[in-house]
Amino acid sequence: MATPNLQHTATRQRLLDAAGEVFAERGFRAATVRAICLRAGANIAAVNYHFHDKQGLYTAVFGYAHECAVVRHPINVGSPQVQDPQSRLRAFIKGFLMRILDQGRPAWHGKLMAREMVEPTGALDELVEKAIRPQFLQLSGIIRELVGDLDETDMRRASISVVCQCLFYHQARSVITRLFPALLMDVSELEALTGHIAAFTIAGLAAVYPPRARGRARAGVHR
Amino acid sequence: MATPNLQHTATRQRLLDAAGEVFAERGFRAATVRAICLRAGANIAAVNYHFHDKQGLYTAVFGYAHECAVVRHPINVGSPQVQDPQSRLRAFIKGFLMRILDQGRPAWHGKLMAREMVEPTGALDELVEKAIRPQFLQLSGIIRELVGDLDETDMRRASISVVCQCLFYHQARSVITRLFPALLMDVSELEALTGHIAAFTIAGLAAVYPPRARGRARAGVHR
Amino acid sequence: MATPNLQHTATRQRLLDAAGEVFAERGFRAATVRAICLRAGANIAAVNYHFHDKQGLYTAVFGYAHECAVVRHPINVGSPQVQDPQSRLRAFIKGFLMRILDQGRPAWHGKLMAREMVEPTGALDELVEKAIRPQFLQLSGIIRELVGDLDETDMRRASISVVCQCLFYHQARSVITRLFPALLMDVSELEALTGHIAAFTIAGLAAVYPPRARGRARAGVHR
Amino acid sequence: MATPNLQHTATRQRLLDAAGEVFAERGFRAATVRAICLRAGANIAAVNYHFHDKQGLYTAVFGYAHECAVVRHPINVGSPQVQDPQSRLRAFIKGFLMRILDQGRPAWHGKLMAREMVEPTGALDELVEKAIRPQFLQLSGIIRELVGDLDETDMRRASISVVCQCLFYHQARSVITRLFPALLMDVSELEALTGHIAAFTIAGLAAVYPPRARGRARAGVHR
DNA sequence: AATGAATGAGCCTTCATTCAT
DNA sequence: GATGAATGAAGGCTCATTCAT
Repeated sequence: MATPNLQHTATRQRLLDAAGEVFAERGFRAATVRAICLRAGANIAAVNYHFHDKQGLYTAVFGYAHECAVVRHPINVGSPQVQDPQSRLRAFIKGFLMRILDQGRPAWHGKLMAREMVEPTGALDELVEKAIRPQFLQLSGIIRELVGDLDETDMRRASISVVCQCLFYHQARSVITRLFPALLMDVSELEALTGHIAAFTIAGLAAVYPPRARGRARAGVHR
Repeated sequence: MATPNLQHTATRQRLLDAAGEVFAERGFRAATVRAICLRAGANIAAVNYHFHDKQGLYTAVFGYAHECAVVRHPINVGSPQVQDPQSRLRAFIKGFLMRILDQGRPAWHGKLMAREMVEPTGALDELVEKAIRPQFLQLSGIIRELVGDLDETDMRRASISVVCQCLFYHQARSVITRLFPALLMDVSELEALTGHIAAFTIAGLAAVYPPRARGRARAGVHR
Repeated sequence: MATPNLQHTATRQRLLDAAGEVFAERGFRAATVRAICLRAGANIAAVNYHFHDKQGLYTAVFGYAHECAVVRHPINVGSPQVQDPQSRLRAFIKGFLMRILDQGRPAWHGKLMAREMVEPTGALDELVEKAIRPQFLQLSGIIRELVGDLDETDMRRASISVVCQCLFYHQARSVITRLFPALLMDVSELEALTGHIAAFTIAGLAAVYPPRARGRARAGVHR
Repeated sequence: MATPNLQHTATRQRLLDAAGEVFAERGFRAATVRAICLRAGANIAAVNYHFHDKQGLYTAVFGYAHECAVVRHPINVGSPQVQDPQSRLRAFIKGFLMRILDQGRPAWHGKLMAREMVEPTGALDELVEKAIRPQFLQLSGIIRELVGDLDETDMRRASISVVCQCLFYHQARSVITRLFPALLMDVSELEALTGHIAAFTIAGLAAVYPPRARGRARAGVHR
């Protein structure tokens, strides 16, 4: 009883891993079911059996990727009670960058999401609600602590100005590599990058949305 | 001799325009030469006749796009002699956004470049040297005026922090649309966006690279 | 030992019922063993286990259908001793129509046979000998009582003229529905239809094979 | 200019002929595009090029078949002014049988229509309006002359009783062949069959719908 | 007795490309 | 210079069937 289940899991899992790689390398359309099955050592019909569809496999890959990312780098930026908003923003940025730049398994997570943003395939809707919106709300909370409440438009712009600095390294990796061949974009870069983005953002936010009162109205919020 | 040449040019031109639209909408792979020829009112074999290849057409489209973009929105941010760096940065950002968000002809320029960044097809190398690096150098000049000289790493980070805020609106358009359904990302948004990004950037740069401290102690980086 | 046998019978039986419905609805080819097993609540491999083959299941379904049909609507048109041939013909027609139009279990009997006639799959040979020829012989007997003995050709033509009027409602149901959208072909129609066919047939037979003329001059045939 | 057109016509025509045969032999689903192209000596993609679809080819085959049938056996049953209704009915039946039983080109016409009736694929709707309803209306006219006006239900039943006797020979050919192996269903049979059906029908109609007045006022048609 | 994972053949369709004109 | 018919490779998917348990 255990063995077939394991076997089931094994083939399914091999398909997920192989599909993640191939989808990330070539994109949804260019990736072929044949190539995925070949890499997974599975039969051509295995995708249909386990995931019904190429699209079904793709969706499953997304779920799997998000699962892994959250498990490895939990979305945890501390609590407002014990940490000042600057530290929490830094924690958010660092977590975000790690989830994106982590070369561990699944290494294709970031590429996959970048692709999906440029060319949505239907898996995006779920991704937005499950993975992106929660992070956006968390970031909104931190920004609110930093500069006070903002209307939707401002909050959107502010959040984007934070997030885009992180994501860009992945989305434009090919250009950056060509523009600065000397640059190694590895984990060692991560710490410095976090500092840069955090400092840049905190100052930018403060400049665009200057806190009215120095005590910042909800002076008691943090700490 | 003049007429056939004109005819030649006409068909060729219609193909370029049609291909630009279709490639921008669907990407290289998903775009079909059939669809392009149909939109161009040309024969199915016209692509092979005029550009030898689908890839050849794609490359030609890129050259044409760059040409058009430069003509319509010349990369002109004023001269250091007559304008302060803040104004010039604002001009750079506005020009950048316009080239990307402009719905005029060729409307597909920005989309095409965004795609190429995520999924390079070989046309990227030329694109980087011809179109991207010049803009990077120009931006570097403005930043240097704002905060003084930086080493390559810092200059790269600073530039990216500027550019990514512009590009992100295109590269993550699908996500933004889903996250904020109410948002209309049209030209009216452009002016406000320019203001936000410019202010955010100027403050961010000033904080991370305080102009007074030539030693480039990064004030904002706590750790 | 009793339980597995019962289980065996139960699954087997559910497969037969489900297969009958699906084969009748979609035909042999278009019916999938997956759909049959799903409807039967059985495993995908159950068909091969119990019937070796899709074809084996199909054959078994035919046997089962014939069995059921005979049990529900026994081919019983009374005896020559106690009923006049007109009544017996009417009984034959009504029975025939009921076997075909009956929506009860197994409702698919008639549909299945109609399909098999148009597209024989190998089960037809047995069907002809077991189910069709007996009915043909019975009908021949009734016709003989009505108009006297006929040679094979005439008997064939006469029988067909009776049977075809019944079967046509099934075989051309799709056309009839399109031609007369208002028509509801349900049980209420059955009684009236029986009357029409019987009257039409009795008069037709009498005209073509006038009982008086033993020489079988066909009165209605002008040439 | 003539040659390519001819070539076009040639391949297209070969496909139509081959498809007619294969569709008639195996039905829409079981027929494979490969088999059709093979028999037509055409490339596998030719179907897509000329007819867009397997379904498109099928529809085209139907149109072609109907065209041929009408050209070879025009629907002409004489005029009420110069011929008595009995003769016209006989002409109708003979024409109907010839269109169905004609072994000339396209020999597959009848099989195709029989199949379509049992298992409609979407081509039936057009077939009904273009080919079947006109014939039904013509037959209705003849019946009206024979027995007076009937309500829709009676007219439907009467028409069916005529038509089914013709069609049955094709729809149940497999059964008839097994039931009467000696029977050769060829053209020689056609004349005799026409006589039988006509006589049978005329008497049947007269019996079921007895004309009250000789002048054919169907005042009393038992309603 | 029965299961469910896995298989491989084959189908329809699409597509960039070529070739004769 | 330009066309449109024709090609062949390949892709996603379905399906009956098998195999280990």
